Amino acid sequence: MGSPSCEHTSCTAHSPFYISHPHADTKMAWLDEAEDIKPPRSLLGLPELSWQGVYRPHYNRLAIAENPWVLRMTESPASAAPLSYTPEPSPPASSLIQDSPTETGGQLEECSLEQVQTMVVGEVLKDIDIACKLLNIAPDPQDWSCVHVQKWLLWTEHLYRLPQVSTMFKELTGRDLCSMTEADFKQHSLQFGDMLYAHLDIWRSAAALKERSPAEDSKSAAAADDDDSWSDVMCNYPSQPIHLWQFLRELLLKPRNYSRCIRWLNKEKGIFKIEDSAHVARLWGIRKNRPAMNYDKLSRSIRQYYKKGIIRKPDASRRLVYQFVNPV
DNA sequence: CATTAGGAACATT
DNA sequence: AATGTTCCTAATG
Repeated sequence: MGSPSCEHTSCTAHSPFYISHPHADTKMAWLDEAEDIKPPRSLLGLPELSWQGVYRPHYNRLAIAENPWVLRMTESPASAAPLSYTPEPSPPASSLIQDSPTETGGQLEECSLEQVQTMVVGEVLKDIDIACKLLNIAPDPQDWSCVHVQKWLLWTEHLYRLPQVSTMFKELTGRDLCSMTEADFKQHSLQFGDMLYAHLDIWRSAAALKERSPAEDSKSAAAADDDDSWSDVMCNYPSQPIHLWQFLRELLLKPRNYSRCIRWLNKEKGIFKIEDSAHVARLWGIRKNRPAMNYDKLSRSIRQYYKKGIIRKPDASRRLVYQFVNPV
């Protein structure tokens, strides 16, 4: 078992960006794969016990490599080739794209270069977005504190399987980092400075892109009719502890996205039905960073609400049907 | 068989 | 102290 090493090392030569790698989509794919799997503990391919030993909900130093969620998020080829960056004052987007990625043949010929480019850029932005939420940092490197920089470095180490580079960039803010040249980076780390510089440049370009066209967040959510608009599941980062009943309401209020797993039977009375208990439990587990969450445990939490008068069983008790005591 | 119901111990905020 | 999580036993359909 061990490390999910990637056998697609060959594509690094063709696709300079890790996001165009065939495995780039595993961050979503695991959710889809798990669709058919009943017990959530097998969702991660980890026995529950080994998980408990590893799980650290709050680490001072991000133990990313130990966090199965993260591991499945954005895998990159071990030999992730640094993007051959050419410093030119062209629009930032162009530094994200320079070669059409050799994706799954066929349909690619039909796509225009621009389509491919926007696709790739979209993937990059998505990845950055996810990283931001996981690390709880701003997308724009300029806004980073020293702590944020360290987090980002640790994340990048993980992405590219680098041996602790972060120690060589002590006490630097995001602003410091951005003002450094490629040569400066090389000075800090002879081997990986260029890679870090290139990766940072992607983030900077993405931040610059975002500034140009803000409020572009719903693009992919609208395109994919799949029920995985991540902002609902991954918290928008300040996120104080959310209550289960709030979470369920959130899902219920977005039937477009979640009606396949939870829906109102009678919205006025607050009666709802969980159509896919495993799926709802999985979403809840993602939100709370509880990979071992399942319906058995989720329902236990719902049952705690009986006493508190938040949720109850409706008068005619039915399987997987609950009722908010005070619907709004 | 999945679901329901709660007791109990534990963890996190 | 409040709110969940984990685990468990027993009952239900």
